[in-house]
Amino acid sequence: MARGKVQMRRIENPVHRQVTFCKRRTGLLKKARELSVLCGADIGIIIVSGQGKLYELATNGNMEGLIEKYKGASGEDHLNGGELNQTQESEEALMIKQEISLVQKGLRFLYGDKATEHMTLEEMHVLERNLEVWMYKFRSVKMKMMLQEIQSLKNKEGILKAANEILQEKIVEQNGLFDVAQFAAHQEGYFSEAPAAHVIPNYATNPLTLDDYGNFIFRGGSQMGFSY
Amino acid sequence: MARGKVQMRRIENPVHRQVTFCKRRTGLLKKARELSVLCGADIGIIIVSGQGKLYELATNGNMEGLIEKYKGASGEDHLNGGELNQTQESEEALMIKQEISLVQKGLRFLYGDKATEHMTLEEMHVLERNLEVWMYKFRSVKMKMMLQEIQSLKNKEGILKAANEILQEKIVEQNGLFDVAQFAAHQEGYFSEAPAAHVIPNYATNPLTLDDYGNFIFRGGSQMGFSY
DNA sequence: AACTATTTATAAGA
DNA sequence: TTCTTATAAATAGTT
Repeated sequence: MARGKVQMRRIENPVHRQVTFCKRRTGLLKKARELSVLCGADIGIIIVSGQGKLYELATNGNMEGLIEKYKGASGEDHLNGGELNQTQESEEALMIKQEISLVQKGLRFLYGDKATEHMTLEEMHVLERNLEVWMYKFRSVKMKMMLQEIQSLKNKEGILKAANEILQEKIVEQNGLFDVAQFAAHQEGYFSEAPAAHVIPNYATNPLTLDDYGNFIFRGGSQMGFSY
Repeated sequence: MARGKVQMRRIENPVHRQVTFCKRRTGLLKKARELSVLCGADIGIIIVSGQGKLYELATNGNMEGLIEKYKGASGEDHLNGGELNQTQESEEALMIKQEISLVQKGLRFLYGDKATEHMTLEEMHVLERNLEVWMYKFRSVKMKMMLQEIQSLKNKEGILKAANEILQEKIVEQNGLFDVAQFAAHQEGYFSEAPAAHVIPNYATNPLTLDDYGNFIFRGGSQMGFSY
């Protein structure tokens, strides 16, 4: 598309054809990546050159998944609207689960032992995108609403009563859940406004009573001043 | 590419995004057809829009054949089953992992089946703080550094050749982590771009299989344009 | 959907 | 392949 129009027919000169193939293949994949990023689409491309060489792109890093989705959608077509819907929903939940998994893997990789923890390049590509998406998600109105709902639910009578009953069952689990504070504390250097540190009590040895709930004092509630 | 450069990040305005999706999708498919004709290549494209709608192109009219060719060629090169050490994760990675677990539990509780999923009051308190910390964290320099480190590592030779088998071993541990999707689905009202309604499967009674992961599709990343 | 001002992609040449 | 550059195409913002 330059230095002259090109006729839309097979390029006879093999050298020209090869050069054009290389250039346009690059351009096509670039366009696909752009479309994916700009519009949040999943795109898979398979190119088989005239010589039988294979090139591919899967913007989500998973061509197999795309193919499965394609086959599922094209195979069932009009048979069952309801069930197809269910399948897609399941896939979306899976997708996000996978995002979380990859982020976790990334965390292990970055903050764990890089010598024994490995990530493929493609995983890093996907993780990179995931991190961006997550950053986005967690700045969003969604997150704010979630926070508000949690704060609201905390005050509901049923929750207060249920909490105590359930507490015992959760003790083991709870013991593994704590110390975001510690993390935050370690991050102070990066922040001008670090959240206050918290020490989560060990409820395995000191179960809460209902009265404890009444005495609970929430000490943070810092407003973060998000802009939407 | 006209009337102003476009930033390579997800288009926030849903109307703009939809219009761009339509235009660029058309353009992409045109480019693919041209490449195919000019250079005698076989090209298959699968596009899944953000709303889950499927678009496809198979220049030879036979997507199935192309997929078979792809699978035949790509299936050969992964036979390695490396033994990997159980990494002792750093405290920090563990903490973040725990945070994620609790947030996920919160999501299940808030947007899943409240009758079967329970949270103690204390868990809610912790979750509340976690959410705040997360919101804070994900806007932070820390996250930016993480992103930068990943971007940097991606380019290093050792990383380029890094192993990819760890994912499989991690899957079991990932089976308990899911359902941000559920949350997102229920938040539609807050967005101008409402995803379709979802029914989230119950993974407690229907645990995910390894194959499920193969169906994973990550939809769309975006540069968020953070300001610090 | 059209219309264009601009940005991109790229054909040809080196 | 890669670079350069003139030009064709694609397309973002607007109507």
